[in-house]
Amino acid sequence: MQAGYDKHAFEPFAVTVDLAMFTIREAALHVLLVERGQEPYAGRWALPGGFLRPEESAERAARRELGEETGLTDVTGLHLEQLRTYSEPDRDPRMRVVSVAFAALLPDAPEAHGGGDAAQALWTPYEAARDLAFDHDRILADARDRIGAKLEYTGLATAFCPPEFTLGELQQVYETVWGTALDRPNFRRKVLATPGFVEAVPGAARLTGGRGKPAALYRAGTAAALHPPLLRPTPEGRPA
Amino acid sequence: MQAGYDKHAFEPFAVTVDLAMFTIREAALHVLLVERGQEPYAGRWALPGGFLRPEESAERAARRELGEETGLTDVTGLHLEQLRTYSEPDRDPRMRVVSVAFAALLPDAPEAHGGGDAAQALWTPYEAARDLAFDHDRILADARDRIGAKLEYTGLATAFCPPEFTLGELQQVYETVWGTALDRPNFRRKVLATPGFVEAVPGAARLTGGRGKPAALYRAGTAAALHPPLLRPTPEGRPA
DNA sequence: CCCTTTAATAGTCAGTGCGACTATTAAAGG
DNA sequence: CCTTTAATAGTCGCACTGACTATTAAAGGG
Repeated sequence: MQAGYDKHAFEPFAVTVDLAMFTIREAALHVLLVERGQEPYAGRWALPGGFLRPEESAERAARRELGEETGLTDVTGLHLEQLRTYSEPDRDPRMRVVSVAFAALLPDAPEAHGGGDAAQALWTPYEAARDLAFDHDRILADARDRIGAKLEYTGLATAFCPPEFTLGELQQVYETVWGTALDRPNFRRKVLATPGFVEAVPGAARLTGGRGKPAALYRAGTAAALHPPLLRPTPEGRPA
Repeated sequence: MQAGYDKHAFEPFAVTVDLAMFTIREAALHVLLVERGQEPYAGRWALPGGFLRPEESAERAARRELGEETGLTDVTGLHLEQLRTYSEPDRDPRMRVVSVAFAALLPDAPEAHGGGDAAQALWTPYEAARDLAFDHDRILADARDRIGAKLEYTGLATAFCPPEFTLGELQQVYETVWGTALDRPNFRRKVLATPGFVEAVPGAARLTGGRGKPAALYRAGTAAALHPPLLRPTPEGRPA
């Protein structure tokens, strides 16, 4: 609370933001990692992030970092959400650092570049992102869990897609994040029956990527929440 | 990130925790508020909270505050979850304060007392908790939204109930938080059909609170998530 | 050009979860 | 003993979903 801090001494803390930036490449979930140049954890990979500046909120700092690390000039449309805050006293060996973690979703993966102060930045398959610096393994796992869960009851999956996309691409997002195959006709029926999830691009625009029948294009809808939700198939052993 | 803070200057921040503590009293959702004694916002009501101490995490600080404000000697079993972090630069007129907000759920409401440094603490009906100090209106609204949403897909409702409870009491929790009436037989069918939500107390124990047929007692189950979820009736205009 | 391959789209069918009800049981209270 | 109150049991039909099969529209190779 604020009530009472007139009476107590309080410790100053360093406050940072850490970003788990996801994209889908070649049907695999990728995360942007940076290689640390200094101790501690020099040479280890870590999530990108940085200090909060005196006059910016954590959200603003996160979006600033998002632009710096991806090299994109316009990051206003990208999905960015606060995850939670990590404040264990020993999470940084040198000093007391409280970190506000964010998850960001990118449609396509602009090739990484060592923007900012990182030695290098690299899009890494999620499975290969292990043994990160600090508590970033934990943050990354939490971020992935959150994204996977939000696919069920929000239209978040469209944040992985370009402005216009096919239902096959959207399904690919679900299959990649959840790690399960989905029945195509059923997925299509469900998505189209959920109001506000996607809207058809009126011009009979079609995308030609490969061989088969060209697919219709859709845009992200306006609904924030999906009703009914698109539940993933039996997350546990039960028949559900 | 941590990568790079060797290169940049960084500002120290004050870090606090704020708690939205909920309980259900007389079929109404109540929040614990404290009255501020000092400026700013002297005399205004606020969420309880306090500064992070040098060697504690936000979670530990929140649980400590939970005990101090409620006066309970044992708060280990209570549901406490991190909500999100509020870091707008102007949220405190005097200095830069970053606050990690938590939501806590209590079974019954032990009468409030002015524990700690607050002038007084009072269980207040949610609807009457308006015009709070700082950005606490926003934090409180966010907390309520989160709790309402989590009732759908987790067994969180049992955190409002005593160790043994009737299905009527559990239904009361849903009806109070969601503000909608539920069909009793259907609620019963749904709860009992959801594995791990509740388990019957083996002894044919029955609770007699009033007139009608005595109700069987249940305990909270072990399942973290409900499959399938217990969706609230048409949160929007659609027939769902 | 035709025929195969590939992928999108359309349609079918049965099981089930759920909303809306009605009926029964077991207590309290006059 | 009869009424009231609340828990519990059971019924019915619709809507949603999983598992399939069928059709359409392109690319590519012979």
